[in-house]
Order: sequence, then structure tokens, then C-alpha cells
Amino acid sequence: MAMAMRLPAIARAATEMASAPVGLRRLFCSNATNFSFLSPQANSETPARPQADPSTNLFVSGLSKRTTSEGLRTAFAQFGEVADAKVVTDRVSGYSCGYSKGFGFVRYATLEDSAKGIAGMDGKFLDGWVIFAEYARPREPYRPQNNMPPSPYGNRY
DNA sequence: CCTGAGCGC
Repeated sequence: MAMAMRLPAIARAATEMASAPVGLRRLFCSNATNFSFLSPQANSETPARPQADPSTNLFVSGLSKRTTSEGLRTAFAQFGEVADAKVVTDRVSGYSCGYSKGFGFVRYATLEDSAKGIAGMDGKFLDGWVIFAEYARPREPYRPQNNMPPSPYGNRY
């Protein structure tokens, strides 16, 4: 009869997990081999958190949901000339009119100002939340839709 | 949508 399918729940779970996608298995298994705390000699430049190269553009996270682009600009303008500041908003209730996603971008006029902006604002409070300021990675390339005009609103970098 | 790590249209 069907006696072979009488497996313990543990065995069935292990069988299913072995055939799961690797992205899902990483949540349960510990296949990682680069445990820096187990290999003290691997101190040489092993960035688990790759920092972006210095730029005039800053990525600011940890923002309050009530912080606006204007509030972001005002806070960072204490440490340099802010060329542009934008809080990323979700598209619930309209384009760029939704609620904040909790992070944003601040572009300074110069590299010196952006460095002072990080030093002055990283780890500080803004609207009751500890925010984190770091150099932003290059923005994902702008891909115009197939039949859309290339730049109706002007692309900023 | 008021959630809490992250990289924008």
C-alpha cells in the first residue's frame, strides 16, 4: 500500500526545503561561509555593506512619514548648499502626492558640502526619527516606455 | 494603507 508517504512532518519539511528556491532557502539554512567573526584574518576590505563612492548626491533613510521634501532641504541646508531634495512618495492617492516611503535624496552643490551634510545629519533626529545619510548609489537608468516621449518632465540626475 | 528595510520615474 501507500506506506512510504507516511513520513514524519520534519522529514517532509526537509524534503520541501531542499527543493525550494535558493532565495527562499537562505532564510532557513545557513550556507554562508564568510562569517567575519569566525575568521579574524579576513579583516581586509570585506564590505558586507558596500558603500557608494563619494558623490554630491545623498541617500537619506529612516525619515519620518511626515517629513516632506521641503523639510528635508531645510534640515540639510544647515551644512551646505542644497541643490535638490526629494522625499520618495508612494503613488497612493496620486502621483508624487502619496505618503512618504521613509527615505529620500539630497543633492548638494559640491562634494565638500555633501561630506559636511553626512557628518552633520547622519544619525541625527529629524521629526522624531533617527535618520541615516550616506552617499547615494547611481540611480537606476532611465528607460523610456516604447511609445512615450523621452523627457516630458525633464530628467534630473 | 500611516506597516519602518531600503536606493528615486
